[in-house]
Amino acid sequence: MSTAELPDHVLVALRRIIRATDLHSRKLGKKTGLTTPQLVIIQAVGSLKDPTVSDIAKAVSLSLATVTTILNRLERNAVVNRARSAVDRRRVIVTLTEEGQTLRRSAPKPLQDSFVAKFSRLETWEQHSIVAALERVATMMDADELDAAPLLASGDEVL
Amino acid sequence: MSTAELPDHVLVALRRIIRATDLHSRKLGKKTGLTTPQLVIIQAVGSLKDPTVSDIAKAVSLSLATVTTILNRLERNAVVNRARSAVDRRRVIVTLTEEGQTLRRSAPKPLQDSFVAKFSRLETWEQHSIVAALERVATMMDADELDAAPLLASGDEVL
DNA sequence: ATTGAACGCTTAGGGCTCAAAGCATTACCA
DNA sequence: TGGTAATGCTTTGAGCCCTAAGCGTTCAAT
Repeated sequence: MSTAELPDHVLVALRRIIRATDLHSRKLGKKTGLTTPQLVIIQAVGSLKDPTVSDIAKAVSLSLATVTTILNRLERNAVVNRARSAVDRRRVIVTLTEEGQTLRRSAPKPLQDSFVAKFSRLETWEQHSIVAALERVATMMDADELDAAPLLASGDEVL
Repeated sequence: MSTAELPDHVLVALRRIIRATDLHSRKLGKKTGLTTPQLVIIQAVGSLKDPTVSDIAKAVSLSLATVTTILNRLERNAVVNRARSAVDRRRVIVTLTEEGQTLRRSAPKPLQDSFVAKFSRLETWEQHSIVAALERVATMMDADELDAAPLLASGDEVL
């Protein structure tokens, strides 16, 4: 395989991965009532201290708007509560309800069990190598976003 | 980093990758009028011979329903044509219009230029190693779908 | 030749995701 | 103090993506 076509393989592999995670998320949603993004947000709310909506968005790599809509669903289902902060009424503090905490403990992992099983059966160095590869790809891809980051002082070196 | 938490890193890296590709797709859509999925479908239609909607779906790892909705948009914008097959009127053959063929030649790559640039600067063995890692992850993840595949004859060996 | 199953595609419905616009609230500065 | 800017969140509008249900067509078995 020539190096010129390697990026195409990257694209195809990513599409398979994205699709697989999406299908798994839907299966989870049907079985447990919680999709992957809902799950990761619940975990984030549980592990952060008095998180605001922005804190959650940063923690899970989603936009504020997306987190808002997911929180709407979770609030409707009595999994989380929202309360405006007393010290700064622009902020909205999110907390888990009783039910949410129970859910958090019993919730399934967001990744496919079968994936985790297969992954854990690999040699340690292989596991690290895969994670490293993914992180390299992620870094090579989301570096762009920094270009659009709010005002770099003139003269700043991006690289 | 302990091996137990490696899957979490996988999850985080994937989220970053998925988000980066999504943001890039939106940027493309705004700049050129074509999003990433539209682009890959155009390429698929161009490279396949008289493809049906199913052929395209398989080629790009999307469901039939998704391809249908994207084709609706492309047809509305006069990029592709649909025509029922004469030999089997259930099938719908998709072709590129004149405009679609022009578009196909001039279209940007679906992956971020900056990613391709950085990627191509890596050593060849590193590129292959990254592709291999992505493909391993993809295989470990979408193997599940085969479990749900329509009726394996009893006695069939899945592996 | 008839009819029921299988196939191929589209539609309906719903979740995820974002950018942009809108609404409060807070911060800053003149 | 008053007004403008910035901040934090929500709403709106749109594309992507899926499953399930629906429609027409073809196949197969009687």
